[in-house]
Amino acid sequence: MTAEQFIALKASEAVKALYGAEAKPESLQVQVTRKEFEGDYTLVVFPLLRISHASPDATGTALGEWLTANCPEIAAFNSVKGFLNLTLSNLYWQEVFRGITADPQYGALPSTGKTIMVEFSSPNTNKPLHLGHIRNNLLGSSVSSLLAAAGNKVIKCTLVNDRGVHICKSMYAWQKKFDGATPESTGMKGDHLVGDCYVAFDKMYKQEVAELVASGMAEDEAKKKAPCMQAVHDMLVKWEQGDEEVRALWKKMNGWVLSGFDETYRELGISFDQVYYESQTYLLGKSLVQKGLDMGVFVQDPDGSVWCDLTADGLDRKLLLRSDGTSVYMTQDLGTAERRFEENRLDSHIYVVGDEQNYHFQVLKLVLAKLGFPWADQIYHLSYGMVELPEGKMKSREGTVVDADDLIASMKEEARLASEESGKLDDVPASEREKLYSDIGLGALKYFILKVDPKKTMLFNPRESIDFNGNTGPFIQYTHARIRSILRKAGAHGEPDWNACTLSPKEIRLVQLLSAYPQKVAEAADALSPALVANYCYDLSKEFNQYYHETRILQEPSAAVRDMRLDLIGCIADVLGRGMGILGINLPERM
RNA sequence: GGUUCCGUAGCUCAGUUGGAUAGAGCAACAGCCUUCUAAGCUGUGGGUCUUGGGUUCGAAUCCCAACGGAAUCACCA
Repeated sequence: MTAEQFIALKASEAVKALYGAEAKPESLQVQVTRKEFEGDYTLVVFPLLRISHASPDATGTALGEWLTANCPEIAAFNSVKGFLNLTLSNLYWQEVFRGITADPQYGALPSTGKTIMVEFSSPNTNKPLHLGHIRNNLLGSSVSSLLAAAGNKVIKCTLVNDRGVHICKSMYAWQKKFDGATPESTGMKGDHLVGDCYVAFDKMYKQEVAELVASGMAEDEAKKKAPCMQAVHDMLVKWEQGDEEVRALWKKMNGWVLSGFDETYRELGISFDQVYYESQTYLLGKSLVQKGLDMGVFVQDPDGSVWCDLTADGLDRKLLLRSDGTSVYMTQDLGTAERRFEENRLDSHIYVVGDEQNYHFQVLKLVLAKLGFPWADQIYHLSYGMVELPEGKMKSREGTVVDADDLIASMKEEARLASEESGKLDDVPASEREKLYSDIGLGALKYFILKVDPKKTMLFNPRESIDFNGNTGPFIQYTHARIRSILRKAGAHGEPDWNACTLSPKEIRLVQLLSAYPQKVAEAADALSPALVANYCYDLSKEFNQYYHETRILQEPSAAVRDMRLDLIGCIADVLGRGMGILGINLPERM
């Protein structure tokens, strides 16, 4: 039982004793007392006035007097303008604290017995990952950890878009312009090489269109008739027919890209339990279209195309099968969803996809519901906002895309510069230092991205965003390193002697924050928002740093008090480790 | 035009079942290292929570409208 629940329960008893009325504990409002008032928790008494038929202050005072008289855990109260501030006894907080330290798994919630699949990343294989993908990957990965911490079995998966016009464009340009270049021959990361091919295609294409327009062709027609575009479409047809040459090139270039992605994923600390390839799943879903037709929930037009009419749901008609019988994106998504739910016995499926696809997922859910799948409403689109630059949206054409690998490298470099300037790592072996630069640089990047509410569009300023001070990942990492340093110096210590020490107000505040951690994880999992965990870790770190500056720990003369403080800060370090672990951020022992 | 989302300090962001005088960081200014890590701490200044109505003891939070911004509404993925 949390302290809030405890107080609500007791307050409910007080209402019954004083006024003879039932007030359900869960209907009572208990919140952490604002810092400018005396007390730990506050009961909002306004809703009780219709029961008490007395003024807010009189009601608060009456309840406060009853609670302090009848509950040994409640030590003091003050009633201010309808807010009853309650102070819990030192003994109560000591017991809360001991409960936390006694639990080696503190913060891991009991199993829900549910299996949840999280799909994220799902890149196209024609160019390297950029900042937008980083937000997707970090969100997907941390939401997975978050759901696991909240007691769910989580399956992380990704759907690699390895097939289609986009990759054919890179393939064509490679054939025409790259003279057999390979990652080995150029020393380039495979995804970057293929990305260059894609850019080269775009250039080639624009030039051809311009030439056709100059020779008098209409622009729309020129875009279709450009020789390189025709060649790409031929290539796609050949791919679908299984043409050996095209398939071999496709396989080779996809291989380059995927090994490049693997490297980026490794840097980011991201992994998947299941990897799907569009080339293997793009035909799924066709049988569902037939099923829908049989059920009468889809309609077939005279030209053979199949549609789902969603106008009754406030949406439009949605195409599910082209007139030539080939499938569209939606068809595939219907099929993969069905397969995943069946094969994995999922209770829920979360898609981490940008908010530009809100409509698509709205439709997906509706169509699945029309097909009669009971799990249709267990599909959740974790829709996140775009990452923008000070100049606005990232545009590959204008070269303003922030490349993932470049960004990671520059974050590490900044971490190295900051560390060298401080000189604190000078006695750390070079091999370990590299790991620290990586932890700190990535800590800054991950925290920067994850501290923001997923659904909001966020801004990334390349100069200002790489900051290691204030509300940042390195600030929390630093706090942890500071605690670990004290613990190292303290060496082994015994159990605190609670008969010989009490908790100071600041220590109580820290225990109170620590005690809120499991609830915070539950809330964050419920909201699918790692940002809540990030901000919690920041609050805890800030609180600790204030405590650190006003309290001696190692020099404390009383052994009992010193042992208690060491336990307390050790507990803070552990909870920070768990919270930041959910965000995929390592906390170093020193920095 | 329809749908969805967003609008909080100069900038970036918290503020989640409606609660007290709306909070942090950055930037600016002023302090604190012979004392457990100064990537830290303390202080000062900075607000019509886009605007206008409504609901109520109480609204940044809920409802309606307007304004501003974003995304989307393909036989693309």
